[in-house]
Amino acid sequence: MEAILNILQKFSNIPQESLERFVGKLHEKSIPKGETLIREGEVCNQLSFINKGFVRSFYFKDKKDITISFSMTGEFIASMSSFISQKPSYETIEALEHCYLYQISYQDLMDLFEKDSHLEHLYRLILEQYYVALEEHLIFSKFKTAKERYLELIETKPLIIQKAAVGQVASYLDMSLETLSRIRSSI
Amino acid sequence: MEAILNILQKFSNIPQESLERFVGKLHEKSIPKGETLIREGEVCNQLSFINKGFVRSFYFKDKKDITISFSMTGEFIASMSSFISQKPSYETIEALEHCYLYQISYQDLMDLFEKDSHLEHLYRLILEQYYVALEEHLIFSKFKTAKERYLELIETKPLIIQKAAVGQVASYLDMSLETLSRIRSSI
DNA sequence: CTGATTTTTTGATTTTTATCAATAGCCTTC
DNA sequence: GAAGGCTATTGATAAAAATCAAAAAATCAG
Repeated sequence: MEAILNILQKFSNIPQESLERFVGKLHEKSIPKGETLIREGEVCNQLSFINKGFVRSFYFKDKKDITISFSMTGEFIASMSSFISQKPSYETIEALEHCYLYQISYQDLMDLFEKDSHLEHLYRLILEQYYVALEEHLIFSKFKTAKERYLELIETKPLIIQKAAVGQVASYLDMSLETLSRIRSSI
Repeated sequence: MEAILNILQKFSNIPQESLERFVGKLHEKSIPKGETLIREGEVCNQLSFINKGFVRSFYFKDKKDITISFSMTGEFIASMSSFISQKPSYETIEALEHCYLYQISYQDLMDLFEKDSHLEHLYRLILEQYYVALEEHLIFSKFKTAKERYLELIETKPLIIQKAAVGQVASYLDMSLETLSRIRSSI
């Protein structure tokens, strides 16, 4: 529990009491490598904190899977559009290594927000950070060549390259796996 | 003021009193066509509601400008990463037609959130919608050909095509203006 | 350890799209 | 309504990356 408390406290100086209220609703979950946190078509009703592990979010297009994002230790993960709307997810999230999670259900989270506005405040701050990160990812990928995108990923998120398969990284970077393989051998 | 009230009420059944508190902090602003709401390097300290108008957000890369997004009547607009972090913006936002805005300053908004958690709740809901829209935009552009991206834009946001210049749309869709011009003449 | 399966690399070719260049259209503004 | 400045189109060529195909390397199961 310490890791998540440290991270939450970095976002705002929230009262200890509120944090305890939040932690009281968390439950631990362990996902073996290769299994899924959420599958396409299901409603995502858990927000997960990755206490340890590495996951990949992807969707299917013409039988191929296309990586949307990777998330790692210390980050929150959910199929956000499904979690927010409580409608079926179009993305699947799989554990690329064994994951130890803390989860809170959508309903519990909404109940907490009603009772304790400090928690909604904290969530707002976290959401803002995720929004900014997403916007940066979008811009980062615009008008860069395949090689530039790969080099930038090495700089910003080297863990992804270490832990994910070439094909998974390639679709994340919007290129074919052959192209990524050639870029790798050229540098 | 009616338009903004209608839109806010759609997000949550917020007390009338809270809405009035919010509206009390809004000020009107009019931006002539061609002028900017926020310029690269400035800190974005206003959140704007577009009561009527059409704006484009872009950044510069190698002297060319690259469109990040278009926003239209009924939407909120800010250089979000700058507004959230209160650090200099890397994007510029310009009025593509004369704009009538309602604005609230960052400080006023934060003060309201402290006093009235209903407003932070409302903001959270809006932010979630914007997050989902951004995620969809990101996914929408993955692994589609230039033509598919253009056709999808026609389906989802035809106003953009009507109101923006070819070069502005082209960089939004991640292609050269010549390519977009050829696609247009081919359909 | 070994055979089988999956993943990655490498090669040849084609497709897509960018770039460079020139022309045509079209608003302004005088 | 003509001159000048943008904007858009069209054409030729080059570059980037996808696709198709096969070989090599790595991983896994028994």
